[in-house]
Amino acid sequence: MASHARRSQTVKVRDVAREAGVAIGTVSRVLNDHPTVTRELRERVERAMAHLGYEVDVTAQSMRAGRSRLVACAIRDFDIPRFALFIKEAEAVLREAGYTLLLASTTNRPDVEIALLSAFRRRRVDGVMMTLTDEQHRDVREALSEAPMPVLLIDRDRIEALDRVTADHRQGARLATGHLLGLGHRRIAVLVGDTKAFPSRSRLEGLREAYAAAGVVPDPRLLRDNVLSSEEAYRATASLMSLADPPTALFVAAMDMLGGCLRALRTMGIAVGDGISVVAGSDSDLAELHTPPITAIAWDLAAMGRHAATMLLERMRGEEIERGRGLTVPTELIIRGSTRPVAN
Amino acid sequence: MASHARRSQTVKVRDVAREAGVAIGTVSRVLNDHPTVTRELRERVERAMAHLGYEVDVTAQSMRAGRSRLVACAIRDFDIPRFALFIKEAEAVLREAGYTLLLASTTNRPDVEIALLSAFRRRRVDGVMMTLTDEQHRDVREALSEAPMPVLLIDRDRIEALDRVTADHRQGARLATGHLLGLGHRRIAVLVGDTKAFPSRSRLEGLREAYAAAGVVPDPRLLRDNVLSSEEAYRATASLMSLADPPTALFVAAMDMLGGCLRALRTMGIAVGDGISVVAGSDSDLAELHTPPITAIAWDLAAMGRHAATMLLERMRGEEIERGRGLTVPTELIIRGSTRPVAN
DNA sequence: AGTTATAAATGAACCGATTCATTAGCTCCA
DNA sequence: TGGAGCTAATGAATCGGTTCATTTATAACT
Repeated sequence: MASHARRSQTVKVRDVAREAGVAIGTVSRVLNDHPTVTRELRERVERAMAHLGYEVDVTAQSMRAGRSRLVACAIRDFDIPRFALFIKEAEAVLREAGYTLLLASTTNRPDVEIALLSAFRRRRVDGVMMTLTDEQHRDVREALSEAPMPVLLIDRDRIEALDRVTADHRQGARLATGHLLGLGHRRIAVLVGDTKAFPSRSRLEGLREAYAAAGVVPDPRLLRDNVLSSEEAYRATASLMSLADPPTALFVAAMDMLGGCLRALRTMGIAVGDGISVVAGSDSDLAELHTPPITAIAWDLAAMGRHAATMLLERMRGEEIERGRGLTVPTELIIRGSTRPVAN
Repeated sequence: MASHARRSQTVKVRDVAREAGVAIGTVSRVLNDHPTVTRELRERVERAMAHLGYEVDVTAQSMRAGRSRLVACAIRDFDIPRFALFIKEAEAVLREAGYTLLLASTTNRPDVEIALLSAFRRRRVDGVMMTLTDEQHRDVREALSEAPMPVLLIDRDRIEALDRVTADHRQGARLATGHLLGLGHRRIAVLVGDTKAFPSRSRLEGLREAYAAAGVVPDPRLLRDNVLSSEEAYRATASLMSLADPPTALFVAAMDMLGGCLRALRTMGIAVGDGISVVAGSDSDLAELHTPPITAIAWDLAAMGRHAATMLLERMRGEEIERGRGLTVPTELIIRGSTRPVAN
């Protein structure tokens, strides 16, 4: 059967060197595209490699060279709609540059984030892109500052001199809130996610700015924060709509809670558009194809992924670039049928 | 600045050994829970490790031990709705067992699949779970048979003696088709994905079985296969609905094409339920919350991910288990408002 | 021709763990 | 008391590459 014998007679640089009649170091230089190797010798070595079916052992390379050609990405959860676009594009850019993507989920727990950073260090990961549950968490910040490899923050606040890519959630929330206020809504319910993290905080800022600009004072009882899952969104929506004086509009200001809200509205027999105006904090097939289609904040997650990977690669190359660069992708409001002028 | 110095004074087994006053080999045995080490010494070594802040270098471990504690997962595309559930659960199981997940997308190209297998080999990846674009592809099959580590197929046909986890797409398609036929539909349009791969083939089988059971002969012009993206689904739907004798039902028999179909129907002003009955090949928020809600085939992707990881772990442990195990998760049909008796 | 400068190739040492043949230390018993 | 039988600890060799000080070959110049 010989099931999974590995050790046995795999071809090594030594064998290639012997076959090509050159020194081991020369084979290595060919592998690494060193300039000081003549074309003739390079070809002879390459022929020997092809002939013997040589495959370089990345582990051994990492061992000596100190770099693993691994880049890690750690986010709260994989199944956030459209976030896959970020990962997909980042992976493509990284693969193009010869790196492999390592994926992990933090499940929104700082201790897991710390453990992951340590695991990445032990693996000699060359670069990390990640979200954080709580930018202020002391131990996480300490772990970040002790990380021997560059770390890029995904949609998080500035920390020390780390690079970051973000979406302009403040702008998005301001547009969305302004739109609802413009339609005459005054009782606007808002669901936001974890306020310990940048996106929710920015959205709240945008919200306040829009209120201030309109000279309207929001009702704090209509704000539900730290809503983290579709299930919690369901419960929050149900409780909001059961208030004696229920909201006329609902702003679902997070990436993955729209389903829960719509389910609650449906259960309660409240019609989107007619009974309540709804804005989604991120666009999706669901928002677009709902009846009526749902007004949503949109931004280019694929571009974010590309930029994140590109910036991280630059940093990993150790180029002389200023530290703590930030890149923000703009957000826009796509107005659809779910938002209408307030009744009467 | 000392930006990312790594080399400098990291703690090694050597240092721990000196600090604890033991041999290097003893430190290694403590690290690996070897039974032949006294409690007293173990504690002394552990104290030294804690004191020095020692972290084992996984690369060096892989170098010598031959295993990397990496498991790779390669699928067509990350942004298939709900597929994230598979990955999420698999990663959780693997992490629990001390493995790290490596992620890559094949973009549905056999040459990429072959390149990935080679990359995994070079990294000494301990196990692989993947889909295949074309189970019959000669070079891919050769690459699979030459893989030195166990490979588990995700939702693919039996190949050699590889383990596999699948969903019972045949059953799902049979239920869906039977349901439509039972409602009186005779002109049922079907969109399936890549027929070179197991899921589409099984769905077509289930389809044929349902037709045969009902004694009905399908119109081959209503079948569109190798529809791979939302955009192609849009075009296929538009073309089908433009036929002189358009279908009365549409079975979207794939994981990620529902959005495209619904977009086409909306553009053409065709009402789901009234104008055409629709069945989705996989369930989603979109299917559930659409108006009307869309009848869908559902199965437990999270369970699939768990099983895949568990089976692969067993195989990696080299346990004496029969080769070529297969696990199939059942599918069910969730009947909703989008499927109605055929008009007149 | 002789000297120097330059370019190309060599191969031993090294990266940081694990492994295993060997040694040290004990216990037990004739 | 001495030897057999064990268990626990030791540390040199090893994994498969890369690196760099050194050697060798070639070109350039006086």
